[in-house]
This record gives sequence, structure tokens and C-alpha cells, in this order.
Amino acid sequence: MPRTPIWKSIADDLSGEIADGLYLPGDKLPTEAQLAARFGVNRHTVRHALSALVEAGTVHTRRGAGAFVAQTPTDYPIGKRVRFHQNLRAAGRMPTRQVLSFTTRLASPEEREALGLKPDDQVHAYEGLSLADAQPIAIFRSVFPATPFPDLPAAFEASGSVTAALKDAGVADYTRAWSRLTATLASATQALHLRIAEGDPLLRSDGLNVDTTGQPVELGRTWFAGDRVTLTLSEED
Amino acid sequence: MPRTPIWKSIADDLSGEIADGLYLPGDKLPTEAQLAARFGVNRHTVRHALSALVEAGTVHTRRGAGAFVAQTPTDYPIGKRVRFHQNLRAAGRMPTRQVLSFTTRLASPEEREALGLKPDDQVHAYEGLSLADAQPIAIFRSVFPATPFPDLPAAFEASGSVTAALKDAGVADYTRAWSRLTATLASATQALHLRIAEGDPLLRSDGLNVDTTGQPVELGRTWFAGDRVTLTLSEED
DNA sequence: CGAGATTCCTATACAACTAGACAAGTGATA
DNA sequence: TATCACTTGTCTAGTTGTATAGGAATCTCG
Repeated sequence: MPRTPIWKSIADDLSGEIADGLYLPGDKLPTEAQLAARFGVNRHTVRHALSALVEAGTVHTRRGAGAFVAQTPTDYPIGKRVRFHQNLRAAGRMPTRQVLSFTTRLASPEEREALGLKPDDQVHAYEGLSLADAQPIAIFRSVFPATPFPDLPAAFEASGSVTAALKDAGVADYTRAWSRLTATLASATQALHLRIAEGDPLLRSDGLNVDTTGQPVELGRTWFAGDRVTLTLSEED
Repeated sequence: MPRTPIWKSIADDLSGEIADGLYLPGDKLPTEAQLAARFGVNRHTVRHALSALVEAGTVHTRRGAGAFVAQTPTDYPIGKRVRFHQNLRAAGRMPTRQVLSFTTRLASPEEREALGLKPDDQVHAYEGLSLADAQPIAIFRSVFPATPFPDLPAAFEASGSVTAALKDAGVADYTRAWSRLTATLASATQALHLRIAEGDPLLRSDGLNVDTTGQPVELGRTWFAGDRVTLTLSEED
């Protein structure tokens, strides 16, 4: 008669309470010490239970911060040609962008090459997180040449939107000059942002946007969480 | 879970950006608070990373003023990697291929779905390696419906080329109906074929080819070695 | 049955990270 | 000059991650 392990019963209890809505997605669970006290077991036993929930995708943990109820993990289809947001909206997801940083700095050699800049030229670098239903989907970094758009940071500050800020700067429309795709592994910080493990696969998409006159406007690089995202290309787009 | 401490990963990121010339000697780095926001960590973690850079002599800090790139920055060696650029459109028609297997079997549910087959329908499965400069670039698996092409194996045996064999079967031309891209990790066997390490990143491309009448001809799946290959999307794709 | 291996759980210690608060120093401005 | 917002330095406290060690129950196989 195989007795059910305590950690399993704890895991069942917790996932039941989560399913009952006792803890909503994003909520913090009690600390391991509190749970250990509540169930009258060692912290390690609680950890075993929690790691089972992490494995199942029910919760996700952040060292030093706590364990949090995860959003429902699903696969997000993303079209290439269509705008990222509209695509997710169509799929019934709530798309969000979270700004991580917006700085002005010197351009790297690769950025100079792609944007056609001179050695001392500066760029605006915009980094952020793309989320769907509060689930991180991708990390992006956009780089804009600073010379043609000196007021971009201010305009971005005011409107909170890059597209709006670009419009203010006179760029009504732009098109994709090229896209390049490759696969990489998540670094520790990338994994942290995307709430995945270090070494998980990422789909990296690089692209250059140019205005109607062919002048480079934006050099973008996006890292998609490989196990959450599928990039779809269809002939119709 | 994080094999690499986050502070170390941050330190690597920052020293890489300094090496890339984003910040020149004497330049001020973003404030600890800004970096903490960008990397999504606590300020203490950023401080840990910065103190490692100070230790290494890359930057120096002044209380109340900021962190500055040291005058004698240690430029670090850039590993020159040869990257193979591959157009997604042409991906199915690589010059040098190595046949791993050519079998006829029942279709899987996914294959039935994509090719529009009935439960008992059979398919020809063609697996192989794509090579460039005698180096394995990708693993591919193509699946053809057996009913329209009963003689494909024989024709392939004779000509050694799938395109030629298809032509014999009356398919003069075909086009790509859709492509789906995602990132995965290399399994042990995949790693062996591609001569990479298990757990290295792979770029997985799924695609369906249809003939001029819209009839499915080939369902393909290709795993590109992420370290070696960049997929380029032209505007027509 | 019995010995060894495996699983389950406890216990301890330390490293990594978060959180908040306050002191000390800088730089710009009135 | 005095002030004030901002930045770095330091401190305390709490939480999760990992490593090690060991005891007890259970499973496996000769």
C-alpha cells in the first residue's frame, strides 16, 4: 500500500487553494517558513511541494521575493508582418508593454553599421518587455539614431508611446527593410525577465525599419521565449 | 535554479556594452536605480555587479556622482564566429544534402491535420542533413502524402533528388503556404547530427508546401543549428 | 527472508536576492 | 551661500536556492 508522500499532499492542497481562487494569478503565496509551520513539516518538504507546482506551471518563484501564482501558460502565435499587438488582441489576449529603460548613448559598431552612423553618433536605446495577459512573451530592444530625432526621449516621456513619438518627429510611416532570425539561449537576466530558466531557448528576431525615403529609423532586436511563442508566416500577409 | 548568479550575468552584460563602445572611458553609466529597473532586479544586485566591475578595474564609482568607465578599459576578445546566412524561402532547396532515411509509414495526427489526410493514409517520410562547407547546418524531415505520389520512393531512389522525383510525379512547381518558427533545445541525437552540444539552441521551422492547385504536397520541419545559422526573411516572404 | 538501494523527511548552514531605511556626497539652482 | 533633488554607500532584516548529512520507511531482488 503506497502511502501518498506528504509533499504531494501539500502540493495538492496548495494547487486546490489556487484553483479555488484563494490566490489569484500574480498573488504571493505565504513564505516557505510559514507554509512549513502551517503543515507542520520541514521547509524542504514544502519546497518539494512548491517545486512540483513550479514544474506544473502553476506557480513561479523569485529568489528572495517569494512564490507567485503564475498566469496560464499557453502558446502564443505571433504573425510577422502584422503588428505584434494587433495580433495578440485578435487572439483574445491582453497585450502590454513594460518599459525597462530608455537611454541615450553611443552606438555600437553593429548599430553604426545597420543604421549608417558615424563613430561618434549617438542613439536612443529603448528596452522593454512584451506581455500578454501579464505573461512575459519577449524582451525587445529598439535603437533609434539620435541625430534625426533629438527630441525622441521627451516625446516618448510625454506620450508613453514610441510610435507616437516618432510621428511627432515626422515619421508617419515606416516599413521593414529586413528581418533576420536565429536561436539563442537565455542568459540569467533574460531568463529572469521572461520567467524561464537560464539556458532555455530563445527565438531572436532582428529587424531594420526604414522610412518612406529609405532612411533607417529603427534597429530592433526581440528575444521571444521559445517555448511560449510561435512565429507564423503566411503567404497572405 | 540560476546556475549563473544574476549579478554575474549583469556584470557580463555591462562589461560587454563597455567593450562595444556604448560607453567610452570617462562616460557615466546609468544610475544604479536605472540599471535595477532595466534588469528587473534589486539595487543591491546591481551594486554587486558594479562592485565586480570596480574590482576588475573596468569602472570606478564616486559616491553621489555615479559610476564611470575607467580610463584604461580592458577591451575583451571578440570571438569571431562564422555565421551562415540562409534565406527562409530557399531553405528547402539546399544544395548539399545527406539522406538519413526514406520510409513510408502511417501519418501522425499532426501530419493528417496539415496535409488533409484520412486516418489510414500513409506518408513518405524523408529525413536528412543539410550541409554547407561540409558542415552540418540543419536537420530536416519532409513528409509527403503517399496516395498522390505512390512512386515517389522509386523515383527518389533513381534520381536521388526529391524535387526531381516530384517533377516525375507531375508536380512541376510548388509554393510555401505557411511557415511557423520557434526555438527549441537540441536533443542528444540532434546534437550528434549537427555536431553541436546537447542543449544548444535550435531554430525550428515548420512549413507546408502546396502545388499550384493548392493541394498539400510536402510538410516539412527543419531544425537549424542556432549557433551557425541566421534565417533571413525577404519582404516577399 | 535479508541486504542493499531508493525515497521521504528532517536538520543545519550558507549563498543569492529582495526590501526598506538612512547616511554621506554631488551637482544644479535660486 | 544655502537649499534641494538625486546618487552612492551602508546597514538590518527577511526570503528563496543550494549543498551536505543523516535517520527512517519502503521498494527490489537475490
